[in-house]
Amino acid sequence: MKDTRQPGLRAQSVYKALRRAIIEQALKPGMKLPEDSIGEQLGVSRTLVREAFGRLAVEGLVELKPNRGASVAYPTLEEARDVFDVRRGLERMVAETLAGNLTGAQAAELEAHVGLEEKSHGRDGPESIRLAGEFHIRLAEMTGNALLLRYVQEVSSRCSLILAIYGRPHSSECAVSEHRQLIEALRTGDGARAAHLMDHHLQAVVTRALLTPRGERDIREVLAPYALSEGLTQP
Amino acid sequence: MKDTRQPGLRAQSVYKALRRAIIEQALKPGMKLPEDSIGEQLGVSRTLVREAFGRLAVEGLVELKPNRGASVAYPTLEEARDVFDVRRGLERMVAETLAGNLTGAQAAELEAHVGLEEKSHGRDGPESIRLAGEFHIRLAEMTGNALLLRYVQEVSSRCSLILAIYGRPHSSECAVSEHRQLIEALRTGDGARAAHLMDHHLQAVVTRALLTPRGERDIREVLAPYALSEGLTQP
DNA sequence: AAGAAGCGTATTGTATACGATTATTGAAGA
DNA sequence: TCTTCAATAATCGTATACAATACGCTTCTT
Repeated sequence: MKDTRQPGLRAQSVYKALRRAIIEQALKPGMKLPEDSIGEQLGVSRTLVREAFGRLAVEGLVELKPNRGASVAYPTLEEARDVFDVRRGLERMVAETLAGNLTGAQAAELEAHVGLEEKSHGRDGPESIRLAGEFHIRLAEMTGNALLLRYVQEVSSRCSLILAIYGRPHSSECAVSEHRQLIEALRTGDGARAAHLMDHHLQAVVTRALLTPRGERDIREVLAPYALSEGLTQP
Repeated sequence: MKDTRQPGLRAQSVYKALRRAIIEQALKPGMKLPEDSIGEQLGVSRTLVREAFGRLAVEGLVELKPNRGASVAYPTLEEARDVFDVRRGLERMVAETLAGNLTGAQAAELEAHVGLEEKSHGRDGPESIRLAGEFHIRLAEMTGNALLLRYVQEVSSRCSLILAIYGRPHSSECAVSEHRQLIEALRTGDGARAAHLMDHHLQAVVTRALLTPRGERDIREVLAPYALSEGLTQP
């Protein structure tokens, strides 16, 4: 599985740094990203920052507006729906590909992973969320299909962004039991069941985490209560 | 459907030009792409060419090797298989999404398109191939899912590359009758049948066009007959 | 003659420079 | 006090410059 793109090692580093920062929400959705300050912070010139922005924009993590620079993407609810729909389809492919083709070692590794998830359940630090996401990435890796892996990684990142905006604060995202069932179906080779489980698992994630759209992009929504409490009228 | 990425209009143009050139095989797989000469040819500086390369690399149309520049991607057979597998999965999603949701106008447009394909059948100029590809793109557009559209476009481009390398010279790619059947299934709302048809349709494309892997990347394969005809033995 | 070493050229990686566009601030006028 | 507009500051888009690396050719060695 060759990594075909390596536009210069430094540029790659900048890309990775920004990507992580966005996914971990150090850079919050909508936040402005000036080329100068970021380059200065990372010790590189605007050129490399720009290159990284290009890639991140393709992947939907940053938005590039002409002459107005870059900002962390702020997906609309419609885009969010699109992303989740595609994700379900992609991961169904993963499940179908893997069903009946898991080696013993792979099954064991997945079991172990779910064990970790279980252990970190409750304390909802970034740890728990990261583990739940990694489970899906590991599955995609096991298909041996590099392109499928890339797409799954991409939609996963975007899902992180989306949950940062619209997700409930303490949603546990992935139910451990659902992961366990899935592994079992993959092991027994029941492709249809595995696909079905995956589909419903992801559907459930959306329902659990996304059902409350606390999207407060509109300034008016945010300020309305303040206006009222101050006795100000609104047009 | 907002086009979220517009890294400068000129850069966009360079990207599009290169992309088209690659897909239409004016730039052949494996061909070296020096930043200088390309920039000169298109009347821009290396900066913009580089930006375009970045995007094309993400999409798998060019390969970027550190310190050795860019070249038109030359997918391996393994990568080709990956791309086709993912494409089948993606387009199955398209079929399932569209089944039973086609408006009359949309169905009519698809019919019209197939009419064009039929008309251009036989004379296998780039016209015929382009039309067959466009049919799938139009379908993806009709889902209204921007991300799904992007992915379908991406795998479609890469399929063009792959067929340029491994495809038969005059394969008619997409059978018109299969497109017709698919439209019918979409119209009647039979999602399972539509998905099935799409799957087999794409499988058939691979079989028809790709079955003869005339991939002569391996020097030994190329030279074997020469060795024999000259009475030379091979280890 | 085949291979290794060295040198010159071409090409890439990254930074910087400069004009163009957009945001911001402050002052003048209604 | 609120709006309008102009000047300034900040930021972007693109080209260019310079250092670093890789490629090809000559030359030397065995």
